[in-house]
Amino acid sequence: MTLFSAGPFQRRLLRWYTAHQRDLPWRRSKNPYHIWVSEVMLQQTQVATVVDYYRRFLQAFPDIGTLAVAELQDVLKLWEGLGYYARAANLHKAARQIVAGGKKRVPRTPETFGRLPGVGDYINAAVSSIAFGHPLPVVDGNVKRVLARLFLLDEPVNRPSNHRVFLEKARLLLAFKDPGTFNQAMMELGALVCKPGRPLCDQCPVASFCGAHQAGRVTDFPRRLAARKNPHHHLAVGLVKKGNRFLIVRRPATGLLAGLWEMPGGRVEKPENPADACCRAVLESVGLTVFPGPRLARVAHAYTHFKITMDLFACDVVSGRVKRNGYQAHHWIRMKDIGQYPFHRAMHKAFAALAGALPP
DNA sequence: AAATCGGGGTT
DNA sequence: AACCCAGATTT
Repeated sequence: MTLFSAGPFQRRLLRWYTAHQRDLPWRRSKNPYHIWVSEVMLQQTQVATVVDYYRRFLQAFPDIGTLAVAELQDVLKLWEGLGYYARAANLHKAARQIVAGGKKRVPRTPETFGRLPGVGDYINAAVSSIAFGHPLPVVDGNVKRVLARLFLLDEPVNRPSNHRVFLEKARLLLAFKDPGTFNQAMMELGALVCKPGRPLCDQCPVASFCGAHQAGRVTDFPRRLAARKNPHHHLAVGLVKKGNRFLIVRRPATGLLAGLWEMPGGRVEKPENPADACCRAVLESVGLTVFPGPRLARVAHAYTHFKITMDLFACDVVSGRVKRNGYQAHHWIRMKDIGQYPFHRAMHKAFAALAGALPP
């Protein structure tokens, strides 16, 4: 391939970015903490999804000190529905580490910032370049796609060992004068023009530099390894009532949906019927012997690596008192209290089904 | 190096 | 349905 000239590429890209960039709330701020929060929320999450969460989060936690003294429950409540809840826990933990070290601001050097929980190579490069001007290239999903097309890179983008290939190309292109703006321009190009399905090459400011475009092979890139099929799981959970209250439990601090609340339950094992599975799972997880009532709801939900069907059964307590196994906490609450707790999406679907089945 | 970790939008 | 998204951490 001919020698790639970074200067003209950068000028074309940056001129396009100046004219076409979206007006996003975090681009109106120079506060490093704001930039940081936005980058964490934007991890594997589209811009349109993040905007409202970003505003609400910064209204509640306007600075690192405020976040550090907050309860994790309250941080998770503001993260509710956004997914990848370890991001919230790590951000919260990082804020506490900064305050515990006698500071109240984002570390200005990549070496220090990069040691905080939840700060990997991408977020370190993004915050360090955008907020502090450090010349570190960012490589996210958008940038990988742009680079694969620009340089006809055959390496599958979803193979971890190929990451360094993309990082080296990004480093070659990086504009040292204003690396933060350049990095954002590369990502914006991927999001608005160099899109996965139908790239808008006729609107692309750097099409004349693009190997895939010149070769008429834009849709051949990026290459990717085939994903394997997702398994399906059947879950059964109980609406366990005591008077006018029902039981909710808080999931463990690590793993799937860490720290979120739900109704107790578990997997439906092979020969089992869902109602029996519900009773068994309630007994195993909270120590209550319950008798199954009617099925109140059936919810379908998809996670990244599996799908679930979740059945919700009314349950009457026969005997026992709560003895938790695995869960962090339990509360007996009324339906009007559910807004006080962070629940995962499948649980919200169940609540919605209940509201529809039992109109007021 | 692969698996895990959400949820929603797009095609 | 499969793919994709301003990835990080654990195994």
